Amino acid sequence: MTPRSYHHGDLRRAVLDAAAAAITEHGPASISLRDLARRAGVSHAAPGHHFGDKAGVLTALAAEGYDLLADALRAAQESTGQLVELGVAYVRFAVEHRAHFEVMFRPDLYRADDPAVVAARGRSGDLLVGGVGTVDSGGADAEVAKVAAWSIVHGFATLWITGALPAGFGDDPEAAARSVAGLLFANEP
Amino acid sequence: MTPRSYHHGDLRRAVLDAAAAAITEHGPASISLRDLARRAGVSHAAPGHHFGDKAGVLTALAAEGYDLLADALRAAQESTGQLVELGVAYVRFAVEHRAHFEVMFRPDLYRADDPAVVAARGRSGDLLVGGVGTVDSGGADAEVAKVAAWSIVHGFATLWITGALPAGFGDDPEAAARSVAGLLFANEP
DNA sequence: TGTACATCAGTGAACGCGCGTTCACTGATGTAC
DNA sequence: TGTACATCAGTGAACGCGCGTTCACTGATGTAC
Repeated sequence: MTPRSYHHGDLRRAVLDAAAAAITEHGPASISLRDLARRAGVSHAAPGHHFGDKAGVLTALAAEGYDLLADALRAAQESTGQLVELGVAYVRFAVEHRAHFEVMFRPDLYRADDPAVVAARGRSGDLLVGGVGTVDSGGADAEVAKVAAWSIVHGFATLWITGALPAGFGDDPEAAARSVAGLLFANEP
Repeated sequence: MTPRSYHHGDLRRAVLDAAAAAITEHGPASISLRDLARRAGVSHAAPGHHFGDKAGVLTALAAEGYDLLADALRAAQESTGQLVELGVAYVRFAVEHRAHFEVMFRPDLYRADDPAVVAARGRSGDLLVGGVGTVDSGGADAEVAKVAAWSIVHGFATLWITGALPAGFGDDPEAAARSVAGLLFANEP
């Protein structure tokens, strides 16, 4: 990317990166196209050229987030196959891609029925549910077991990200998530 | 409250109610004092008279939320004493007071070190942790057990509120929460 | 290899809007005597 | 019981700001011949 050429090179990518940075700082609801343009070093009307409006940026970010999550879950499944590690991968994704994660679960801020979003969300959902589906939950409803597993890792990730957990809980989210998720999945391989 | 008198009667209460309604509709990040004034049927500068700025409104709402949560947890503890019901009460609070719940866990939007917030958060935290603390977690670290319990109910509440759960999961959040939390607390009285 | 031209990406001025904040004001309430 | 006055709650006009959107434009790129 040669600096200061008239054509940016990859403004779409730059705007998405700027959006992730802005969301990490101020949350997903208060971003503005003009601010993203400023961060990308481009005139204020340029982002609108690629995304149309704010919801367009957040829609692209949500789709990218579900793709990244699906990749992370697949990698965890293929490398260890352990249910706990699938949960740890979920938490790691939330912490490392906090901006994407926050957008994904605020469907009022983007077009949740966008085809790219729907496809990527389906991919990650199948991987999450597929992992839990292989488990014998001791007679409990399989659907309940899936939601319980999702709830505990999602709740832990959310509490960690918002800084709500007790101060003495350490600074390694993956290790902490492994302990916490281990309590629910204790009787699993 | 006599309508259209010069003095409102309880504008502070009216603004907080308006804020809860606005947040339920549009989320906590995009409320404006002028909109709250409009909803309360009062001139646009009036809310500033009581709360100073937007963060003042959200700070009051967060304090009120932690108070309501503490009341709900105490009632559950006193009526049944079962850990699962403490979790169900947490979920019920989140669903019934969705606006308060959303604000409470966005500490970047309000003054989290406000004395009223700190006191109320302490009260509800003690009740939550106290309930879990009475439980024998089968040799697991007690701190981990507490966070696991908090995570599963917090995660379930969040997923329910954002509409992320599978469509076939029913429409009774309390019953669903009872099943889900029961899976973690299965071996408890 | 060179020229002409179409297409595309980004610019910058302009507009109207809702916002927060300030400030002199006015109507209502309560208290002293 | 009545009057005077201080205090408080809410008003409405004014301001400057950042925003999204529009639009005629210009610089860069690619393609036809």
